[in-house]
Amino acid sequence: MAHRLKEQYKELLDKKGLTYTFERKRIFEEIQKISVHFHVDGLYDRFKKQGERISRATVYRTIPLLLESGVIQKSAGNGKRDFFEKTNAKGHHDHMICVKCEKIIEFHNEKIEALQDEISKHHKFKVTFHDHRLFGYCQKCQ
Amino acid sequence: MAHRLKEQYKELLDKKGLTYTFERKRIFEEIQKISVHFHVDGLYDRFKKQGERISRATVYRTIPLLLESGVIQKSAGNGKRDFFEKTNAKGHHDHMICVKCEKIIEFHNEKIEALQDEISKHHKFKVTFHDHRLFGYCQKCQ
DNA sequence: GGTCTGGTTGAGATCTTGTCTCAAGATTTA
DNA sequence: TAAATCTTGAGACAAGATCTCAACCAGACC
Repeated sequence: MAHRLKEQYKELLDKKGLTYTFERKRIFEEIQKISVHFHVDGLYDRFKKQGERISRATVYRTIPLLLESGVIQKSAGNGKRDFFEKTNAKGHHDHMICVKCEKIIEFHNEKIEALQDEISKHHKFKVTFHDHRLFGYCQKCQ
Repeated sequence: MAHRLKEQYKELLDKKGLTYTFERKRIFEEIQKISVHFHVDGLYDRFKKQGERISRATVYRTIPLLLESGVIQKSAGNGKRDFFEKTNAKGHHDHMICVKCEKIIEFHNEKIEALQDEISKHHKFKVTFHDHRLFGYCQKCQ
């Protein structure tokens, strides 16, 4: 699975005339180790903690490539920061975000997805991705 | 309608031991004049253009109060900036956003809202607001 | 009225997130 | 090997939003 994604990633680089450099390889690998969503500076921090000096700029620069090749996808944001996750993580899902403790609960509902399709079709709108977040209070924080 | 909202707003201020000051009044009023969604600096600019000197900080500071009292609600963001709109504008609705021309199409679907309620109830999550955006290409830009 | 207490404001500093610049190093091509 | 092109790191920069702090104002109390 991760292997197929790596191929897609390499292909995209190739198509764009870019090299599969050490840094681009390390960033791909490190993301495979993350099981939940992450933000770019968090990813950068992982390298820093391990004593690897891959610059913040490089990490930021690599994200669009990973997105475009389908290795990662946008995930729940907290409103400020962009979050990402591996596409092979667990399929598409949406999020409930506790505004107090910042806990994130994932959900997925086929009926909603189907209704979205219906609506967009009706407006002749071609959806490429969507963002569906419910903000509020989790059970503990109410 | 706007009147009831003003009462809610005043009540919240009161409950928090805050004063219904000139600035907080003006910000409320100015928002009533805006028929579409807006962002905070845009609101601030309206005052500046009219020669009223209400500071940016005050406008930013007032937004959470308006949100909490239900006078405004979050609206479609473009990813960076937060957008807001009056709650009495035209009822709740969600957005399809064209990533090319930035056109925004509003939609509303009771079934989706109902499913959301069902899901959040199931997770014992208390939703205060939600953000549902479909990104893609509008008819013209496909 | 005068004073005290504490909320409010404006201006600008600061923080955060993300992007850009540019010089230096690496790689590919001729 | 030289020229051209990529890539990187470090830090500058930009945009959006928040925070600080001195000055101001309003109500409570004497």
